Parts: sequence; C-alpha cells; structure tokens
Amino acid sequence: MSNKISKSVIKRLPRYYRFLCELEEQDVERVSSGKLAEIMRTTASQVRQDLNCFGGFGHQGYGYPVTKLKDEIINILGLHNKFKAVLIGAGHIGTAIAAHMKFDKAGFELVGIFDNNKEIFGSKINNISISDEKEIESFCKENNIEAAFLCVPRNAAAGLVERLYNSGVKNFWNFTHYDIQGDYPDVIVENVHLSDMMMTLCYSMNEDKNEQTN
Amino acid sequence: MSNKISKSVIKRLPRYYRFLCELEEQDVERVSSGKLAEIMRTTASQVRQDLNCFGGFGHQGYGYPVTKLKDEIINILGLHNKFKAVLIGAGHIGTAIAAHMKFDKAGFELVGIFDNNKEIFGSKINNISISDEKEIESFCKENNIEAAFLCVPRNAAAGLVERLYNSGVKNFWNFTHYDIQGDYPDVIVENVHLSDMMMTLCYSMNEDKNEQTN
DNA sequence: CCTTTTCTGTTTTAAAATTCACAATTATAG
DNA sequence: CTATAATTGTGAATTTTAAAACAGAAAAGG
Repeated sequence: MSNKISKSVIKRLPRYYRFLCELEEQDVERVSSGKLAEIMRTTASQVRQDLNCFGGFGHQGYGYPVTKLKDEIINILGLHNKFKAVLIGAGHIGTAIAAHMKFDKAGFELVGIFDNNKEIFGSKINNISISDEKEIESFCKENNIEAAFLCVPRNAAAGLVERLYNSGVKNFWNFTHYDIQGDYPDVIVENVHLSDMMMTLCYSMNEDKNEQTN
Repeated sequence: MSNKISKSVIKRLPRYYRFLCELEEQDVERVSSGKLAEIMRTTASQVRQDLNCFGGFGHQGYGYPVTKLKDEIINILGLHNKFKAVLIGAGHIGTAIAAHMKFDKAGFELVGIFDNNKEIFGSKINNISISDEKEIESFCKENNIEAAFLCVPRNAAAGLVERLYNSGVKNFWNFTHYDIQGDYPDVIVENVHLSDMMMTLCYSMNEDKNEQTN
C-alpha cells in the first residue's frame, strides 16, 4: 500500500497536523496547497508533494478537505495508537512531561512513573503515582510496556536502558545527555537534546551578530 | 573568512562537541575520522567533510587533535558568548529548564525569570528570583536582553512575543505550541515542539509494528 | 452553457546533502 | 633510512530533497 515515505516528510507531518487542527477549530472546511504553504511558511509545491505521498485526495480547483486531511495524517502517524509507556525520573523535567503532555493525542498512554527517591513514592502526577524504580522490570513485563520516556540524569541512563530493554521495552523518548543508538539493534529512539538546540540557537545569534558588522 | 556552513552541518556540530568532550575527559589526544564516525554512527566521509567546513586541521596519517577540534567547534558555534536571556513561565517546564540547563556551556546567561503568578514572586530558581511578568519590558530594555526562553501556555505566547520584540528581544527558544515564525522578519527562533517529537516516535513505532506483520 | 479562474497531481529541473574514491602526506616499524 | 600502514582533504558521483512548470480537472461566475 504505502510506499516508503521519506523521513523529511514525516518530520513535517505533525506540523501539518497542528495547523489543520487550527483550521478545523475555525470551521474552515477546505484549504488549498497555496494557503497551507503560507501558514506553514513553505511552498505550495512542497505541500502538494508531501500530501501526495499518501494518496491524493485533494480536488483540482477546490483544494483539500481539512478534516479528511487531518484524519489522514492521524492515520499515517498512527496517533490512534495507545502505546503503553512509562516515564522514569520524576524530577523537574519528568514532572513537566508527565503533567503537561497530551499523550493520548500523540499515540501514547502513560501508565507508570518511576523514580529512585523514596520520599516521593506514592505521590501522584496526573493521577499516576510514583513507584520505586526497582520495580521497573516486573512492571514493564507484566504490563507489556512498549515505550519509555527517560528523564533521568545522564549517568543513570545507560543502566536503565539495559534493564528496560531486557524487560521488552524497545522504544525510547530520551531526554538525557546519553546517546542510546547503537548498543541495541532494534531500538527506536527519539532524542531530545535540549543543550544541542540551545547551541544551535547560539550559533544563529552569533552568526547574525557577525553579519551585521560585516 | 568562513564560507557559509550549511544548516545540516551546524545541527551536527553540538553532537561532535559532545563526543569530543567525552574523548577529552578520557584523555584521548587524537581521533581519526573513522573512529569519530563510529562513535557518532555516521560515515568517516561525512565527518571529514563536516570538519573541513571550518578549515582542515587534521593531519594525514594522524587524525584530528581532540582538544583543538573541540575548541574550534566552540568557536564556530559561538559558545563563548554570554547572551543575556530571560525565561518566561516558571511552571514545570520553565522551572526544569531554569534549574537544569547549563546555560554558560551553550553561550547564554540566564538573568531573569518571569511569571504571572503572584504567589511565586520572589522565590528563587537557581539563585534567580521570579519577577512579575509585567516588568518584562523595562527589565529587557534596561538590561539589553537578547534572548527569551518561552515556557508559557500557548495562548499567552503571541502577546509575549510582541512585547518582547518591542523591548528589543529578537531571539527565542520556544517551548510553546505557538509558531513564532513569520510575524517578525528579523527574529531567530529555535522551536522545541515536544508533541511533534512524540508523534514522530509514534510513527516509527507504528511503522515498525506494521513491518513485522508484513 | 460556456469561459475564466483556481487548483491539484505529476513531471522536470535544480539544489543540497551524502557518499565514494583516490592522490598526497605523515606516522610507524623495522 | 626505507617501506608500509594510516589517514586526511578534496573533487566527482550519487542520492535525496526541494522548487518550478505545466497539463488537465473542477469550481465559479456570469
């Protein structure tokens, strides 16, 4: 059915999705590639090419039906999934993630939170109580956990990944400084390297400053 | 001096930097493109081409001097800068960022934290006390703030950006759902769209699942 | 009903990014 | 001091990504 869609396209899909949701909220029924391109700050050509990857259902002279397009993207991304996930590390970042993210809108269901700090065992974030990280293995095996959100300090990461992997967890959303890739062949990792991002912002600002003095 | 370096290369630089720091910690003095490629899970060719963007100082038959290479990347990225920045929104994410990020290692200095919640005015994160967001304008102007880290809810974002922009702040690290691009011509934005990332993770997992059943 | 305008899907073309390939240079070992 | 192995810099080839161009289908407006 679906030919391999390129990574660059996939990375744009959530963005399309976001703007399509906005349009839907505003009761806009249809949108043209040109209009969408304007909102997304890209070209109409790219929009058409992207949307065409998963079978054209735009209409010439009409555009794309907003709701249908949105639903189609949900499908492509698999947002209807309820991948069971655990979050590990209930520090500031972990708490922020657990409390604020709308997991169900992104294909996940958060079912467990773990930490190694006794003092917070039992307290709840988003109605899920924090458990002792010693119980991770049994919990993951028993509940068929498919993904883990790693919010621990870097030096704790490697060990955790191994334990999780051995408990059947092969998909990671990684907020740590540690790089998971490579040690395990069949894992899928989405890295969130915040300091890397801050550095690229720094680069742009620095570049900008230099340009202005040239 | 430096020819325009492509965006893709820039995005890899922090990664190089990270691994070079590790090597330096391990007292490794030199590294070959092949070895670096192995660590970074890429090709030796790409490493050489990347590093060459800013003037080859590897030695044939020897490799690259770790410390010198690291310092050079610091230079390219401009990490020696101390761009003065404010953080807005001291909720979970804002607090996490303010408390944990090593701003000075990434070219920034956090000098102010703002929120609209009276109850936390005056309390400190990382030795910086939280101020009333009403004071943002005067503070930014007086202190020549160059960057803002936006950690507020989406509906507060647009207004804030305008106020900040008018106070001379043109560089943003944006954790909100709101898209800044476009409304202002000369702003630089680094977006952190966590839900987008979660969705691409979902896509990969979903794809993986489908492949296995084919 | 006919004409004009609006758009898509798709083909070309162009640009960017990555990989390959190899001459040239240096370290190393004997 | 020489021969061999290691390793870079770089130009060329390949692959990937984005943009442009355009024929043809549908809508809109008489």
